[in-house]
Amino acid sequence: MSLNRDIKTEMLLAWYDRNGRTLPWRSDPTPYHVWLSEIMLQQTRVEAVKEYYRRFTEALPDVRALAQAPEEQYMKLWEGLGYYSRVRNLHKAAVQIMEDHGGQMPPTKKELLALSGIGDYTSSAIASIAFGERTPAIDGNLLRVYARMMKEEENIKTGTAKKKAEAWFLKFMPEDRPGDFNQAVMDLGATVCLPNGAPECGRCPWKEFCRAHADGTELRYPVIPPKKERRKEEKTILVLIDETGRIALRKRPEKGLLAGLWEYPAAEGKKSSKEVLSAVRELLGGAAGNSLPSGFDVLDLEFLPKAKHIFSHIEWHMTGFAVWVRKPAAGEVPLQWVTPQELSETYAVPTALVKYTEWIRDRFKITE
DNA sequence: CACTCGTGGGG
DNA sequence: TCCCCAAGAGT
Repeated sequence: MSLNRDIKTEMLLAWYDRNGRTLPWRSDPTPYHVWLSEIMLQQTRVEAVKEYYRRFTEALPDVRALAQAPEEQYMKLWEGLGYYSRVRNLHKAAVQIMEDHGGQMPPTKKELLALSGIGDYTSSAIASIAFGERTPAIDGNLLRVYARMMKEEENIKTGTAKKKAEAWFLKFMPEDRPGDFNQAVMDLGATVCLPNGAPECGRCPWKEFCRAHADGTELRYPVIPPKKERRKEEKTILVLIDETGRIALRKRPEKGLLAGLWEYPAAEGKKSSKEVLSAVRELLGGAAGNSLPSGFDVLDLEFLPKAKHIFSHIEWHMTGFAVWVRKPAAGEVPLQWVTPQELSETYAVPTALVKYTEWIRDRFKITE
């Protein structure tokens, strides 16, 4: 027992040994497992991650399998988890590890930082948890705990505030259990030092050292800047169905919102049923006149339910139509015509469109 | 540094 | 219903 340790370190680790959470990725913390879980957990709740983690590790159990996996597979495994660039970078980094590190995760923060999708937080998390490097993993939990402990008045999202938190935690971080220390503070933040006016200070191993708790000002920290407004976008979703019962999908651009995911073709703005015909014409690259592309015909039209989806910074307000068509012509916009079964098994479609995906599933009675 | 990039759960 | 956000990274 290092008598040199700060009392806070001892009390925190003792608390963690009794109260730390049992989590799937903690039972076998290989570098790959730690890496994958840290990426999934970025801006994402533990409960949401669990099932994704189980499926992902089952399908792609190691770095090599991930590096060799086709885009279609890893995107489908990530479907619904959000922030999809995470899985693209995860795959890119797996290839980097195969090529530059002989298939082994590099063991230092410095080397980890060079991999796609691994930033300041994640490099420290992997280095400390999987390799025992003494480096604080500064996430929202550590920042909140730090801000309350020290009554940090600065905007917690600034680089200087993060540097201060890092330096502060480093003083208490033990040589022998750096990974446990990081996870202990994370658990403390996630289960005791809660955001949104609900800290349970009575259960906190650090309450007697906390400056905010000393004068009852826990709720003033951390200091968070005001957030900006979301912009609203009107869209009309078109579920095109051909005479064989296939659905039209198009791939979203490789950059930007929902990059590379599949979606139902859509038109900007709120279209009336009358306007849908020209919208379909435009989507399929028909002439600017009244007629549809040659050989192309709209057989029937049906209203679909309205839907709203809220992203962090955008709101989609959607209306929709099912459009039965005959002999779809190849248009300027490349469309992929897929069966409902293929849609559900192979193509990654964002949750934002779930109302229309469910309509298709119900209409064609797809199970699972 | 400011902005982009998803989703689901809780108050 | 609305607003809070949860183990951030890239540009």
